[in-house]
Amino acid sequence: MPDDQLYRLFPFLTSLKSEIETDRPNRPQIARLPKGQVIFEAGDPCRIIPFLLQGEIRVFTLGENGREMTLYRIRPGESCILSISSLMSQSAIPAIAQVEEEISALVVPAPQFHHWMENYAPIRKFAYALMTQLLASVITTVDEVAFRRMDERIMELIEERADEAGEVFLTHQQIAVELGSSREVVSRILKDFEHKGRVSLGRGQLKLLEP
Amino acid sequence: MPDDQLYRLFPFLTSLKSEIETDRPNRPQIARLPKGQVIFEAGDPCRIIPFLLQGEIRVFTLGENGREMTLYRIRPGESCILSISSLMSQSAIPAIAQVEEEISALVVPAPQFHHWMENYAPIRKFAYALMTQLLASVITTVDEVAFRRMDERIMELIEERADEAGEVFLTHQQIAVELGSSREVVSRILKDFEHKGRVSLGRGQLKLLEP
DNA sequence: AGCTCTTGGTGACTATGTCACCGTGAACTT
DNA sequence: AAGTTCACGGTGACATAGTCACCAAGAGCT
Repeated sequence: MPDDQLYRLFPFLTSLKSEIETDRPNRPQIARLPKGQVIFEAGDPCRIIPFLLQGEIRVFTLGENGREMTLYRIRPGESCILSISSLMSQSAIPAIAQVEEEISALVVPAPQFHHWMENYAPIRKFAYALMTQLLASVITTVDEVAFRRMDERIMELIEERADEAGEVFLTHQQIAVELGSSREVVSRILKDFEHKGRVSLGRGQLKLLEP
Repeated sequence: MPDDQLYRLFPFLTSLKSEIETDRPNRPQIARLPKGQVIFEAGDPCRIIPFLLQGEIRVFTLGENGREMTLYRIRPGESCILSISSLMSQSAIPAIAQVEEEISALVVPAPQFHHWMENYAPIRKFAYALMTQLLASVITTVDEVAFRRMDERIMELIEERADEAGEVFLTHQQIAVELGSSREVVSRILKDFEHKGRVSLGRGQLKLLEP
């Protein structure tokens, strides 16, 4: 069990070492959660707070029409701050958090976490910082959706996700869901990029070409 | 100076009464800020935290093209939580907070507020709750912008803002800015509502008709 | 009156989303 | 190997939304 990694990714937990490694029932445990596992859902009470060591959680909203849109991703060194929020106050957060790539995480029961928040300044600082970062990121998302052109947003996404060779392994559907658009629109815009010689397309993948 | 009102709107400040009413330099003051005053801007360091007694602050984003969109409003009993966030962490919040209707507020200098956050659990609770509420509201906004039809959103807005007689005193431009759209679109949709007999239009105002 | 500014109306065009339907390739079955 | 199924992508037709250019009416001012 990679305990050293835990304290490397979350230095502020060092001061909680004795609490974490105690032998009480309900103590925090390092656990694996499989792809597809829902961490948090719209009206949820939410009973656990995961601190990620490996893998990835995707946080997204679902429109009535079934379309969805990624709001945020949680990566190693971060925590599911939405869960934290939902249990610190009454407001239900209208989003879903789901494991996208199998995670290993320190799973802290909600009451335990509450106790930490009351008594340890470093963990409060961590939570605030993460929440602020999330807020900034969601506001940026509003901006993107409300004001930016789809072709720019798609190009930006594929540039971010490209490997060293310029290859991106995403289906058109996955891109659409990432940006809150629909598959047809993504297909058309990518086709246009291809005509302009900016990318080459393949099934389930595409490649950026130098301009 | 309406001190009683302060503690009525912000009960958790009662435990800070001696701090607030001390006579040190830089003590929190109740002040008026005029319409148009910017409380917080994109890259701002942000030196004050206002706790609103009267009036209204509007928080919005600005797109490159000059369009803007309201994210959130701050009303009596609330505080400019974005300011709080921006000074608790590095992430710059990409938004602007501006007084829309002259406010009177307890204006707390940032270092003072920091001190309170460190030492008083009730104020922490208040800040968390407000931040969560803001987060929920911004996520809802993403949802609206990404997935809902403009005509529905306009109708919803005017229903919210209508007085007892069903009258709404907003220009098309103001509605557009509220929803992150453009004036022409709002004009056309309102015209359509008028043709369908759902509203009657006037300069700078409109009225909901019963269906 | 004449001037200016705000507000709203409108046509033409572009961008984006929706619906329906099809073809292809990959994976699986038998 | 042949047949079946399904995910993936392409496309035309249409609906909705945003942009651009320009105009007209009213409100306030001198």
